[in-house]
Amino acid sequence: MAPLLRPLQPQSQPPKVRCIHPGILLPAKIDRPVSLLYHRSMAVAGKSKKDVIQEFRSTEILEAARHVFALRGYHAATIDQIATHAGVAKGTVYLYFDSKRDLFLASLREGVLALHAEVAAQLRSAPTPQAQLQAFINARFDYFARNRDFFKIYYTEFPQLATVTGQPELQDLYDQQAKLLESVLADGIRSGHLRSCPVPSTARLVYDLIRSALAQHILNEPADNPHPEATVFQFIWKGISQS
Amino acid sequence: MAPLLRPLQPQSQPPKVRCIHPGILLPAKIDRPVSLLYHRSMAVAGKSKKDVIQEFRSTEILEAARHVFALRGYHAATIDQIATHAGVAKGTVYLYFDSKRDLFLASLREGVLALHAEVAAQLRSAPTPQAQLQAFINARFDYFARNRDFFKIYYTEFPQLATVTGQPELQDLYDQQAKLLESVLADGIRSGHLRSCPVPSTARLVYDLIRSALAQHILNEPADNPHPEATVFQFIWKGISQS
Amino acid sequence: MAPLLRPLQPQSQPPKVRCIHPGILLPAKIDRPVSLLYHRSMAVAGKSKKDVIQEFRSTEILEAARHVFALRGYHAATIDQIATHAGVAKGTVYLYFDSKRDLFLASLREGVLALHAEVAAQLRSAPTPQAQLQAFINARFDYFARNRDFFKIYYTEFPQLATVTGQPELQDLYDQQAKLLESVLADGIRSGHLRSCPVPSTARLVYDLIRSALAQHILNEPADNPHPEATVFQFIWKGISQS
Amino acid sequence: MAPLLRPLQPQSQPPKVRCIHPGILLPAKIDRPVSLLYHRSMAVAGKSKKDVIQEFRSTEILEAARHVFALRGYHAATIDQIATHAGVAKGTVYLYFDSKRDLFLASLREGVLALHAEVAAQLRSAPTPQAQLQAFINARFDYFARNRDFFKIYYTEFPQLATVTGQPELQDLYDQQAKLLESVLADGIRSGHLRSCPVPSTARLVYDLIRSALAQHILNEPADNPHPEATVFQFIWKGISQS
DNA sequence: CATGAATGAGTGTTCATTCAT
DNA sequence: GATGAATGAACACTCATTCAT
Repeated sequence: MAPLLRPLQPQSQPPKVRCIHPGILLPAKIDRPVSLLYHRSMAVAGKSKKDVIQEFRSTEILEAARHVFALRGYHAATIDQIATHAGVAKGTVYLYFDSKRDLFLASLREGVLALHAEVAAQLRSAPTPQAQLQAFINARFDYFARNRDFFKIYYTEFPQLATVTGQPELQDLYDQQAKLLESVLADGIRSGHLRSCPVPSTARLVYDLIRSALAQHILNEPADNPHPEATVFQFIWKGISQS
Repeated sequence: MAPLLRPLQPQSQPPKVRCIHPGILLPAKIDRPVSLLYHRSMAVAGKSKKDVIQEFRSTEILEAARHVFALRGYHAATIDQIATHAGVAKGTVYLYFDSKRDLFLASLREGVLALHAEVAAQLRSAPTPQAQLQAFINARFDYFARNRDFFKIYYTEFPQLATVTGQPELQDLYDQQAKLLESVLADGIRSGHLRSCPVPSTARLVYDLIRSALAQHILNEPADNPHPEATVFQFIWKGISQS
Repeated sequence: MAPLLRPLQPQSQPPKVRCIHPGILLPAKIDRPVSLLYHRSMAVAGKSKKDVIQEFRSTEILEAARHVFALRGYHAATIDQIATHAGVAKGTVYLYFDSKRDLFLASLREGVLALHAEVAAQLRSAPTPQAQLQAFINARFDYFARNRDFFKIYYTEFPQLATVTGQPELQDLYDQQAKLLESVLADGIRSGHLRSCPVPSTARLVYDLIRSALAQHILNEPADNPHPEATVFQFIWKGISQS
Repeated sequence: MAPLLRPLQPQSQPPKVRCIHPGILLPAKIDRPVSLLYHRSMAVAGKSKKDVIQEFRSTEILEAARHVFALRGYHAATIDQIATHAGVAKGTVYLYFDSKRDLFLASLREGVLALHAEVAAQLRSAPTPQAQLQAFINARFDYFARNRDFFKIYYTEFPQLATVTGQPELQDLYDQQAKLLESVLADGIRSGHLRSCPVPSTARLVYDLIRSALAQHILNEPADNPHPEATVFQFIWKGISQS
């Protein structure tokens, strides 16, 4: 189980001068799964007032970006709209992010990391593969219900950018999430709860299935299915469980 | 079963002079399932040399568009690139398509229709729900293996445009395909081969699952899984079959 | 009086190969004022069937041009619209006119020449300066009432092109018409009916005044003045007559 | 008399951020006729440095626009030429004006308003209808002698745009000016100085007559008439005065 | 001669990014 | 640091003109 709980490694970014928001990346080699927010407050403890303001601005802009990107799509969104939404001037955005692309990636990254942290925390307290799969599904449904804007860009813009532009970082972000599932699957197969299968591709399949169910649930209001979590769990469980 | 076999029908477009390619096809009361290609060859029989040239140009441009859109993404692709790739001048593109968006939609549409036709044809010769599901999966894997560019835009641009821009036509294009599966599920449940389930959302789930498996297969070269069709079929079949 | 009756001299065009419509230019040195149409039929007498067809096409296109130019303005009008309106293909227009500009000028020219001919004919039968002024005004009101499209381009496009583009030919076309009035004024002053005044500028003034009155009459439907010809005559006559 | 003296009022535009120049002015109940320029200097008193710079840029661009529009005509003029002439980049033009059309209208509008203000001021100090007519003529000759570029677009582009394009604002701009004359005529007829006549159409006639005289004077250098103001005044006065 | 498909130069407009204040 | 005016590269789209058939 342990591997699950390892937080995502921060990409070893060459320390770019103007990147002031390293807080969104989780420190490596920490055994206790800690939420992103926890980390942050820790960090804040050692920060000057200036740093606090900076982080505040950065978060504000990130949120505005998420909202506007979700609303208009990456290309149609303009820096001006985001700045206005964040209550800052256009130039200010560039004090915190190198480019529009960078801002977009940061907003994706932050969302994915927070999601990852929550999911990992839930997984940790689940004793069996069945409970883990349920936890995985429920945590994601929970998180995205609270972060619909994020889901929209995660769902609609991610594949576009990840595939078309050779952005390995983006692919990593994606893969990291499937890795959590791979652990569940591998552990379950080892323990005999799950039937043998090609782990990576099955994990990806399960992952995408959950993603699709989320899309139906989050993006289309009129759901014919009041408990999509249960349905999707059933579906997956039939597909992977022993017996 | 019958409904499955109905091919998509071309919308009865008011015959716009410059629009050579038929729009999205809607089901209609035609018993003999005919492929789009069949239809076309029929039509060609009555065409003058001029018409042939026009269709040729149009196809040329459509193919170039598909390629460039797949390569750069919708927004990054320029009409100039497409024109150059098609071996025509920029203005020529506008003789055949009203706008960049129109060109994009046309390339999606044509691809989806051809896919739909092939899938429907395969479904028709499958006697049982199991065989139908296999046919559905195999036909799609076959088609996209032969049309990788198309898969790329289908996979990466579709959600973006369908969700962000309120393009009902696009959503229709998407839905039409899930309808084929709904028929399979509904028939299977009725005949007792499949267990009862909420048909539309399950169909969508299965559809998306296949789509995701395709993405793994088509977009990522190094597959750990030599027979993704089989894996995905197994997975789904466990999820929906009786017992 | 005699000078009045001299028709406009054709501009000594270098005989451009593709200019098939020289008929719209009046021959010089003809004492009897002849209408443009009369001239044409004369000319036609010596023409082959081909020539007749050509002239017919040319006239058709010219009329279509006048209509479309009047409707959309010079710049917004397209050759395609004109061709369609004339019932020919776009390329055909270029068989008869060198360029869009050429077509525009030709349509202006033809209209002005016909107008000139009619006005000159009326002037000829007017015995006194007063009658001549009345004839001048009435002939113009008559002509433009029958040729509203022409008036529109004459009024709205002429100044633009005549002033902005250094098109001497256009200026000539304009000046020729004021010359008719100059003759009336000069004769009237010589005979003592009119008070002395700077002839060219007064002629131009009177000319423009009539043009303005026409604009009110032709372009604005709701006229508060049922007899603009009378009003404008009175106005001018007070301005130029003796005592 | 009073109505004459009312200056045009700025339309109470919803304060669009980027619109610095007031729109067409409509008459209102202000007794002291104040010139637009006077108004401006007042305003400047309360302006920050930034505002001054903005107004400067705006004026600069407006002047460049006037010049280029006068030189090439509306359609042939390009934003690039105007920007270059104003010493700014193309994009900058769009910071101050929404579109080419907007820029053109603004330059027309500003010129017309300044003209209107000057004319109204002159009219105010003229005691009799005769003096008013003289003031009207002289003020216009003065103004346009100082603003030749403006006259060119006023004269050559106005009719084209006002007639062809259904731009009511443009027609208003035109009409506002004739209204000044209508007041003069109406007052004169009431006081018995002028003979009875249909006021609106006569005003328009007189207005157009002056406009034509100006065109001769401003656009054609070689004038045979050293004092066109006097000539045109005489001409009009004979046409409208009693006896 | 007539056609109309093909061309490609030309332009209004947008918007990410910079930088002087 | 924060601002927002200025920039100019980029791009969709138009349309007069040509020319092969």
